[in-house]
Amino acid sequence: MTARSSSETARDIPEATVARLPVYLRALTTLAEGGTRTCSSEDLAAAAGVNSAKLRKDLSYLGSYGTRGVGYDVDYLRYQIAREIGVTQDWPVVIVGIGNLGHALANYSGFRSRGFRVVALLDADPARHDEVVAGVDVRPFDDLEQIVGDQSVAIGVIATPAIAAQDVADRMVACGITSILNFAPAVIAVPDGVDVRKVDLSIELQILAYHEQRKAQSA
Amino acid sequence: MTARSSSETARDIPEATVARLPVYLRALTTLAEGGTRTCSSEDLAAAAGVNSAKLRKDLSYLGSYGTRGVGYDVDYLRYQIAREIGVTQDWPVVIVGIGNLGHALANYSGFRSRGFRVVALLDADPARHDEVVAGVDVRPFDDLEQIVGDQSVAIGVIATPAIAAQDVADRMVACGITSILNFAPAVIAVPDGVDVRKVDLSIELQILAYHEQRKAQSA
DNA sequence: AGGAGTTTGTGAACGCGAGAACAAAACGAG
DNA sequence: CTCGTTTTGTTCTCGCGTTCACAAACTCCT
Repeated sequence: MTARSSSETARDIPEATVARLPVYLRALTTLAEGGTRTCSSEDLAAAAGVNSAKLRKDLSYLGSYGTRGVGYDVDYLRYQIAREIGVTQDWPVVIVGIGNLGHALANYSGFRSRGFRVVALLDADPARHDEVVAGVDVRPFDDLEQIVGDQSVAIGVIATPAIAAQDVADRMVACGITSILNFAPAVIAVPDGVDVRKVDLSIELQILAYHEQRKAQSA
Repeated sequence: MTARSSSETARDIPEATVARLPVYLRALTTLAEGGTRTCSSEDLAAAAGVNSAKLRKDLSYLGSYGTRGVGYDVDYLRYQIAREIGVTQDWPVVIVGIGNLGHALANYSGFRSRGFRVVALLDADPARHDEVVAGVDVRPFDDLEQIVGDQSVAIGVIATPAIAAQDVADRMVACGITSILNFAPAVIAVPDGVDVRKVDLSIELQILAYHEQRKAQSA
């Protein structure tokens, strides 16, 4: 999109690698909590559930943070990956749609521990506006613009029914949100420059069902 | 794995295509509900958010279900995809771990409408055993073997804390479950022949954060 | 019946990602 | 200091997935 500056960290990390870095980060955290100070690529690969050659190649995109003949310093590598992903900084997040899933997301401890701070819970249904979920009170959806503006929110989470998803996305984009995590079972259209990631619970089950059916057929 | 019989539907559909079929299925359902009887690959591709050439190639793995110069019959194609995925049949599912996320999953309407029937909710915490969620009562985790055996359950969902995930997976595999959907933020090891799919809410956010950080740097 | 206009299905080219294999570098023993 | 051992970082090859482009096939109009 933008012309990349020549001197600075201009390496563009492959998408497939970016998707695995958080897995490595979690594996390193687990190792660190277990008291491990140093680990080989083989160890870390096992903890992350990947091939060790792939792990080393992935890490090589970030730089040379290992020591040949020794391995990787767990804490050092952990910091480097966290910095590369961006989870060393604070990311304010708004969640729209406080149904069952919205509740679960608001209460999910894995967000806060990785730098994501839920600054607002929004819902269009006035019946929910007196609720307090995970220490944050639910507010009207129309407060979106004000909250996003005041707190410089860049990331929005959609946990509404499918029918509302596109409207919510449009409003989010209009007030400056540039990354959207969409849990609604609907395809949403956004302009260039806005990233959307989609998580669909039933799609994952359907993929399993396909393979399950194949197993049954070949038996 | 198994030697494939020569005459019968021996086509093996690429993994990437399998992952998109549920998306097409949902797009077709939306079109059908809107009254559309026939659609071109261009229409369907737009509704599904993919390239039309990719859509046509994906569908070609299933067979020739379109008519040149005309397009696809929505209901017919919908049935063919549903049959190929396996969602025309009934899939009993057990959910283990009835915390916030387990509640959300148990109440998720998108499962039942696609042939997935939640036959049991299990939790190790006795304090939850008097609860009834989405019309199903929560039972002790130790009932797993009996329920899976009685109802021929092939698919299990793990929504426990990370620390419990591997144990739950082991027990599931031991009593005959061959497909696992894992929401716990942990890598689980299973023997060959068992499929695992992983959904990690915080990983998706971290991927967004990475790209968000890049946008900020290049500005 | 024939031709113009559409739209599917697929062959071919291309680019990315996975994995094997190896060279470079660090450490330790003697 | 030198050699053997260990482990990283990287090169190379292969296969999969995506996309383009076009021939085949169907409809409709005259």
